Amino acid sequence: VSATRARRPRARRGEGEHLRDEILAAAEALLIETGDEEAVSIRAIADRVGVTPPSIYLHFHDKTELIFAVCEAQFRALDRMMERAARRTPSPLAALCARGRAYVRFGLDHPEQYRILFMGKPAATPGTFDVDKMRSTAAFDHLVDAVGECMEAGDLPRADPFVVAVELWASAHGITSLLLAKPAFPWPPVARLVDDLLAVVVAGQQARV
Amino acid sequence: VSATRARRPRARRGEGEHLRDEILAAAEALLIETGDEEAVSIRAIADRVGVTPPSIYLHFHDKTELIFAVCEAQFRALDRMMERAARRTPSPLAALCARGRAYVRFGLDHPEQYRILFMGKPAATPGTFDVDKMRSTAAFDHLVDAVGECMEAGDLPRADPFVVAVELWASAHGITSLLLAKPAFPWPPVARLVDDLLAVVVAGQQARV
DNA sequence: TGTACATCAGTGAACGCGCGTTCACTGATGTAC
DNA sequence: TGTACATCAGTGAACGCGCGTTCACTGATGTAC
Repeated sequence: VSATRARRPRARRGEGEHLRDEILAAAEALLIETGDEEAVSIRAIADRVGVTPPSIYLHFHDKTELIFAVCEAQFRALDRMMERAARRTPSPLAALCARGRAYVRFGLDHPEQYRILFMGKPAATPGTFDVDKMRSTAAFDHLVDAVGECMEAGDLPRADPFVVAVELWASAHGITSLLLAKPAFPWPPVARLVDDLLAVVVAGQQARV
Repeated sequence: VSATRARRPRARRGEGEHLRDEILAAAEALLIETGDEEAVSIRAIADRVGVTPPSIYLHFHDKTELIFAVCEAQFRALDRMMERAARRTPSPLAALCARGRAYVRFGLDHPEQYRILFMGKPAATPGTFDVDKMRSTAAFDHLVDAVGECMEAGDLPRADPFVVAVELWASAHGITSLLLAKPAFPWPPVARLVDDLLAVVVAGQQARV
């Protein structure tokens, strides 16, 4: 895969933190280009940056911490895409569907990032990262809020917005992750399928009480 | 993990094929006990069986082929569980829901098996295994049939059963795989959640035309 | 203005590990004569 | 009934690989005096 990269010039005094960002960028680039989480090794990242492996440890305690930093960035990217999609929609319900489509699109456009965010092992997380960060990086909380707005606007029947949000998430995640996991399956046309599934779930919620 | 196992006595002449089954059983046992696909290595399997690593290659061309054999067995197990659940149900619609619940239960009861079947990488498959075997091992085809029966019984509006089956699969897979991938998330009570989601999707389908 | 020195941003070499796989082999076992 | 022999079911040792991580170090750079 990798011929050794050009040696990176040493940072000036006080600018050591620059390397941290370069490491994160290299890790993400490797993930995207190789499409393979396994290819993102300490050595490959270091080589990509133009630096030796031990220098990674000047900025990250171990590999887990590094990968988590990458995930954080991806969670933020996902949230941004969903929020952007939700803007300039005519109604709360339209915003909700726009979020759902944006979520699926994020997964299909960034398959490896999606895999590490949502399809990997529970992850030997540093501390209680998982819940806290995932909720506080907000994509899910924004979804809960969006569901709540639909209920207030009368677009959805009143219920626990948290539970409804989980069900929407499960549906969007289900179709996204199956498409990624089984690309050889004879899927019906994807765009139609996704819209249809989201519509079905929304209709099912509306039919509820 | 593993202290070396007792040496397995050599099979009698003509009974060499016995080892093949023992290898598959050991691989599955390792998967279940360790709960970690990575722990299922050629060496670990051989040790478990009580045999040296090269003897694996008397029965499998390479590791991929072995893992696929394990997957096949799991697909059959999943199909069996769903079909059993579908029997003795009062209506086609009840059978459909029973299948859905059985699917989710299979995933939650056999997390590592579920992971290798539905959450892994598309897999460097030997040949076109993926589509052919997955469909022919029948779990999905049975689902399509079940959807068709619901339509004929008038429990679901007429539509393309294949597409509806895909949507049901996506929903069931969505909740199953999220539960496995994010065990630390503050899920609402699982049994209720699953039933509710399946009911929502069915209601959404019924609300369709 | 010049120089000793602490600090910062890394390097080079090595550690031990487990992995999939190959190769030449061995020794028990059933069969043919 | 006895024995040579082919075959079958494995073994033992090694291959090369890439991995995360540690350790003692170096050399440029800014600062204090």
